[in-house]
Amino acid sequence: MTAVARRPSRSPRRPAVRKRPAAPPEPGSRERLFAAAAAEFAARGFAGANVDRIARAARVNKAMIYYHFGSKAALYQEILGEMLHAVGEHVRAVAASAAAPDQKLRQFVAAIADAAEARPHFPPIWFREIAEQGVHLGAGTIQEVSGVISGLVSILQEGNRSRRFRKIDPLLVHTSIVGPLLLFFASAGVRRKLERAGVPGAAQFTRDQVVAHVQRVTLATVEGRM
Amino acid sequence: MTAVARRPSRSPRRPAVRKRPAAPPEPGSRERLFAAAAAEFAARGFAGANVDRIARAARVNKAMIYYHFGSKAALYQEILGEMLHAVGEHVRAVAASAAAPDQKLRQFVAAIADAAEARPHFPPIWFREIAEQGVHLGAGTIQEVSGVISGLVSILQEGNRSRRFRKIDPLLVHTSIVGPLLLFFASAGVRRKLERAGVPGAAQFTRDQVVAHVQRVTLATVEGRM
DNA sequence: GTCTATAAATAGATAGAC
DNA sequence: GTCTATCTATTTATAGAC
Repeated sequence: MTAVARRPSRSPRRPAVRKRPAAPPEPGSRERLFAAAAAEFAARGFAGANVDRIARAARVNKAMIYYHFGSKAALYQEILGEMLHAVGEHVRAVAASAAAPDQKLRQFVAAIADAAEARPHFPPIWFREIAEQGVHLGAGTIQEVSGVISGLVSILQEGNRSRRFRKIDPLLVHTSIVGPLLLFFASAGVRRKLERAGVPGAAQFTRDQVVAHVQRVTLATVEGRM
Repeated sequence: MTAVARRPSRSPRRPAVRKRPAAPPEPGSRERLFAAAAAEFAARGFAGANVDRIARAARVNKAMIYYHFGSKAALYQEILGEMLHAVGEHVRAVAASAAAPDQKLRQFVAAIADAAEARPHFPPIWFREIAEQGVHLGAGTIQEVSGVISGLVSILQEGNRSRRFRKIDPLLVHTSIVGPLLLFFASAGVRRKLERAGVPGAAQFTRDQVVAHVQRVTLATVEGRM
């Protein structure tokens, strides 16, 4: 349980020459396992996930999991690391852009939402990892999380230097952004159940509503309009 | 997997007469199992929880789990139901009080936070249940969740009738309250790790800060001040 | 890289004595 | 109500052929 790879890296022994460099990256057994495992871990958690089911879903022999990843735990950590790395990339791009601080803050919110939408398994997996107190978080993955917060810190500082933002605890801002967004993206299943139980609109509730609201609230908070 | 009990009810065959009615409810094997199981499910999830470990932590024989609760799943559902029922009770009390709508809304936020603090295992268990898409949620438990939202809806309607609150989607308000609160309460472990990894203040960050902030933001939102 | 067969450990549940 | 012993199923992981 040490460092964790950042991306779905290539297989152990990659061929020396790629046949068609521009070919659409038709998923091999490793990529299929990666995708199937993300879905399984999201739906059932680390302990609840079953390697046989992952292999079956990926239409790959179970032994390939051990060939490619070494263990169930290593597979899980690779997925977790890749997800957080992707979020970090988005956020770094936003923080480094030339936009004004208020625009950057809006983009920060959108970046989290985009990452959650592009990787629908990220919100449930991250919720579970939080509940698990981060026991599967290696040093590299923690750094990715820390990087996301650093990005937010630098945006807030920039706004503060130019007198547009008041001084405010970045963790508070972070919690108020990430909490509602993750809850929204992770809760589709429960909201469907609520809708059926008579809570009107629980299932319809859109991503755009939530993102726009979080953006508005965040701006109002940092600009001292409340 | 049908209906679920609301409280840690008494043992199957309760004695016809209570010895000392005012005696402090010294926890019997059932209560100890209930508490130990809540901790275990919070830390490891339903699948990751281990009945042997629960019994050991409760200093009770494992067979007692089956005697009192019937199965691991039933034990889990009883815990989940009790937690959501407690939150519902708090919220109903707030909604039924004589306070003004803005005060009720503040109290709603505080009620969620109080419930999370009184039952530290609730936030992680609920995060996991959300990630699990509510698969363990029986009809009774869904009703409890629905009741919490109904309470919020009635507070918002009351404020709207008296022209103090603007019209706003209650689900949006709910998500913006519950998301940050649960994330805060569930994330103590990860925040400790972040602090050690160089994110200053991640571990210190207090409950009062978060509650006050959520209250301020929520009021500003519904009063149209943003 | 892929597959079969199997080892080895774990864990939920129950029978039955007290 | 409590405890011991055990049954049974599941599941991670690996050896080794192809």
